[in-house]
Amino acid sequence: MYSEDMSTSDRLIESTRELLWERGYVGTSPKAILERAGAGQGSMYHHFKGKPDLALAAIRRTAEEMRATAAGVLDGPGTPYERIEAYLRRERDVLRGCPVGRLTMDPDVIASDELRAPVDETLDWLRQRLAGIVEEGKEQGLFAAGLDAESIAATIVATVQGGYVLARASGSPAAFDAGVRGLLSLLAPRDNARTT
Amino acid sequence: MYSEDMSTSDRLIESTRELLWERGYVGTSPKAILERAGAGQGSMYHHFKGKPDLALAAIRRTAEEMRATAAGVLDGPGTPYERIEAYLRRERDVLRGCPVGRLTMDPDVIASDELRAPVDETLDWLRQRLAGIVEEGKEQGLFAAGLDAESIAATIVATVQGGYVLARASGSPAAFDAGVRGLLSLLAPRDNARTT
DNA sequence: GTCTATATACCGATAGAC
DNA sequence: GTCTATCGGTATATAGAC
Repeated sequence: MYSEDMSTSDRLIESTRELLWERGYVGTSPKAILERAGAGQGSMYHHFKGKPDLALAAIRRTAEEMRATAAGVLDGPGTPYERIEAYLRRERDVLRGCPVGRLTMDPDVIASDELRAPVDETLDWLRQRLAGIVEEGKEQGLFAAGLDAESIAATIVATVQGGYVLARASGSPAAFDAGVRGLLSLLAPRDNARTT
Repeated sequence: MYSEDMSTSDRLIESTRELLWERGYVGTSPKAILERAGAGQGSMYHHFKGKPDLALAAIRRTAEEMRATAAGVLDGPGTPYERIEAYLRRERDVLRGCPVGRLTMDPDVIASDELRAPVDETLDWLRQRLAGIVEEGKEQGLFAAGLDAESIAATIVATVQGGYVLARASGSPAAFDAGVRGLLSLLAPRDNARTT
């Protein structure tokens, strides 16, 4: 199921990541994790203190991965608008939703400061990174000077997270794409943009 | 716990609605429902075929309520922009999230066409209603003629749904408010608006 | 490190008394 | 209509052999 050279601990973390994405924390049982990882009870409780501890390791790894993926696009070439567009339009498995954002709907995750922390930090980092890019765009005259960069950044991230909700509700990625299109049309650079 | 003149069936539905909002479908057990409703096992299985059947009744009622609430604001007075603003800024218990949207993160709800239907229909109705208002705004010259009403509507709903995600991640409504502010600043009527 | 066996509680549902 | 009793199965964790 996983590559041969993967440690039992890694296999446990990977199968937990998958299940957290598919079914959330509440919907994921140790038994299901063990079956997917091809491990026994003993292994899990040897490497981890219990379900919350293993989930924390899985969430941290997923958060780190999401950050790296987003950074890859946001740090890329192009104007601020183009980088935001690249982020919004990057290939996604829309119907699976966001592996980080979906955790906010999990009561046990929200109830635990430790489990919630990586989720919060990741989305917060993303907002700040986007705010910086919007700020750049304002300086270049691409975006109206009156816009508040942090608010726009929140709108961008919210549109993505909410787009997943709409897509999953309808069973089709179309609504996600529509939300992104709408946002991009609102963000489209002013005609008075300075040509950098 | 509930008003005296509420039938057992209604008490079951109401406690299920609360629990679905707080903990989702997967995280809600018949036992918890019965305790909150002050009823026994027998009552639940007398009035409903089982957990999915009771959940369906609860979801339908919640969806209907959400629709009525949204309609109350969207059908209100004011320009298209003002009605959209009223919808976005209406009082919400932000940290509780959307009782309809949160269900899209529930694997068992998404796996069941019957349970998903009310969720889909409600969010779809909301998008169409908002698209109509945006269209009105375009006709009045409030919004740029080049905007696609359906896309903008998707962006509006996504911003709200995603705003809940950001708020719950950070444990504060601030991010929700920021997302709404950002969207409203992008939607703000053009100067060339026809004064109706 | 990994396994199986075991433990206590809860899951979702059914049976049948009242 | 509502109750309690009971069911087979699972959730999460521990014990202890290997």
